[in-house]
Amino acid sequence: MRTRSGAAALKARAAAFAALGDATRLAVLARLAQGQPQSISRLTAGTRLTRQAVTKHLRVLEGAGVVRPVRVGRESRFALEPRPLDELRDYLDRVSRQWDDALARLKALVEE
Amino acid sequence: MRTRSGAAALKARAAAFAALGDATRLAVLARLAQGQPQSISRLTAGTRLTRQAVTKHLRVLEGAGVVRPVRVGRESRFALEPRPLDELRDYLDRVSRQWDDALARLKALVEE
DNA sequence: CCGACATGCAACAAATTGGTTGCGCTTCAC
DNA sequence: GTGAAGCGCAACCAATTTGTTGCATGTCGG
Repeated sequence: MRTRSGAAALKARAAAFAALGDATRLAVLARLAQGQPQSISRLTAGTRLTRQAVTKHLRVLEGAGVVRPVRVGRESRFALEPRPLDELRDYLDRVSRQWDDALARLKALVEE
Repeated sequence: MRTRSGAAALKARAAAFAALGDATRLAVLARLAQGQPQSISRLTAGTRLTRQAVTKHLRVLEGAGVVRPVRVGRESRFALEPRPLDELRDYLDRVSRQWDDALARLKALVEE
């Protein structure tokens, strides 16, 4: 199987997209993309939310595999995991490309 | 402004991702990527949902600008709108690239 | 004009989401 | 070893999402 385009893969992708479908989580992601893993408290500073709220968001991101926790003493730092993002990017690319190809075929039909 | 990286842009992007964050909507999108705009009834056939449910999903996709309705007689056909998808793809690409660059800088620091 | 098909609109129910507060456990620094 | 910092867990709440059903409206074919 190339990437297993079954219903399971669909649900996984949907979950990944859903994880990105929240402004707070996108903001967290942007901070983590800076390179250094950051603790929950650190990530909470700068938002108007509670630490618990941020924690929940991080769990969602972790569930989608977009982020990975590393325990360091009493704090758990989260690091970005770019693989799933790349997969989503490729998926969007495939959809876009499929659309373009379909249009091109239609055009060819009309012009022939 | 390049792409206006403000809080408004963040919310818009989050909304777009959220629109893709559902298996049913991804399935609909896949069918629309085939090229031909399709009516609601047509899109409903093949799912186990009601026409109303599918309609709601289409409204969500339309709200994100990912899909556009065209009225044809008594039916309204929906066509894929690839622009927002491309925007999301580019965004994911930027995040991934930022991450890679950050890691490269860290590596350079260590090796120097 | 009539019947069937395709939608739209509204009300409702159940599940999920995003957020809070309170409390208890570990870990660090002094 | 004590106090503060950092987390995790659980209960609870309001809002949103996802889906349903019922009914009204517009449109096509004969």
